[in-house]
Amino acid sequence: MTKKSPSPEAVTAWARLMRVSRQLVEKTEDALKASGLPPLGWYDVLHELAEAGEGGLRPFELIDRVLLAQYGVSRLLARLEANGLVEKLPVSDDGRGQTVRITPSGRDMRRRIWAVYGASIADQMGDRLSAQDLKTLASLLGRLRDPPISD
Amino acid sequence: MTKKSPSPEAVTAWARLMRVSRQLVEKTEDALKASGLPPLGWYDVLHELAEAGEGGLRPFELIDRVLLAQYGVSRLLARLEANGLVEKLPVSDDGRGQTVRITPSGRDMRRRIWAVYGASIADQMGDRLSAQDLKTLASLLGRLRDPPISD
DNA sequence: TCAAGCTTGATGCAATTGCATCTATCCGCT
DNA sequence: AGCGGATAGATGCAATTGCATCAAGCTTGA
Repeated sequence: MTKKSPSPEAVTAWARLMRVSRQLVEKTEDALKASGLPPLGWYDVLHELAEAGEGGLRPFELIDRVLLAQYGVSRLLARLEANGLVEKLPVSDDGRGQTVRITPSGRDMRRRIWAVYGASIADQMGDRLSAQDLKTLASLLGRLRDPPISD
Repeated sequence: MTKKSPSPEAVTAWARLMRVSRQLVEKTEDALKASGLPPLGWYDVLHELAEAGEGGLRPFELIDRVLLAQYGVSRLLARLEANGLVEKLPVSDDGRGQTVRITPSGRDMRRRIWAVYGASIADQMGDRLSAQDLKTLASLLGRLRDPPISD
């Protein structure tokens, strides 16, 4: 069983992807810290819960959406709850489960994070690539996703 | 002072970039773990040191190359040294510093990691995009880098 | 019905990361 | 020479993450 070797083009693209994504995240996290706001992971969850509306979400539904391990979700939700940003409700038809819902304070926090996060995205992506290039980039990345997105 | 808002195209591209990069890393880390190999970060350092040759590198030179904080480099090098993959040499003209050099065992480990890492890159990038698309992707990502790379 | 196995979510413990600070050395200046 | 500040690297402590496992509730099939 012989191992595959990547093409030089694949290696270059990979290296850039790794470096760029880490740089973008780091700058954004720095901006959040500088504003006294919580890390990006909090935003992801608050965003999903805000989109989900009053019905909320089950923790296991968050696992794939925010790409965290089960214990990661469990602990992140505990932190959010401790900060009053989400609330956990028992769910009637499954005694094991719970439904997690964003609170008004959580919505507010989401907005405040977005003010910084959105600006960071604009700075780091919007200002550097044209709308057309951004679409091309998104499309190429979509084909790397699992499952791939063709647009 | 009004905060900038990102364009929808920028947000989509950002979201894809975040998700894809995390997915790719996670799959690769899983593959390494499955082979009983150390994490990606070890490869990065071993790779830089291998490229640097016999002269080795100073720890502070690794900071920018592998995008780790100073204490991150310090501790990662300690782990690598504890595993006999690198060696630290005092440097003559600066009593504070040290030179870090990869050992034969380190080179070997690098090769073994690459067997898995390279296959993962081939699987996840090479097999999904054409050489032309990979070049386009690398070029677009290069413009997001700091400092940007125009090719 | 009820045991075996699966799913949901939490948690003890170890490893890693982040932050702040420390030590040691070096450099520039007076 | 010697003081003040900068630089190289390490480290104590707290927070986070990863791994393994647990408890509780559900579901299936004999």
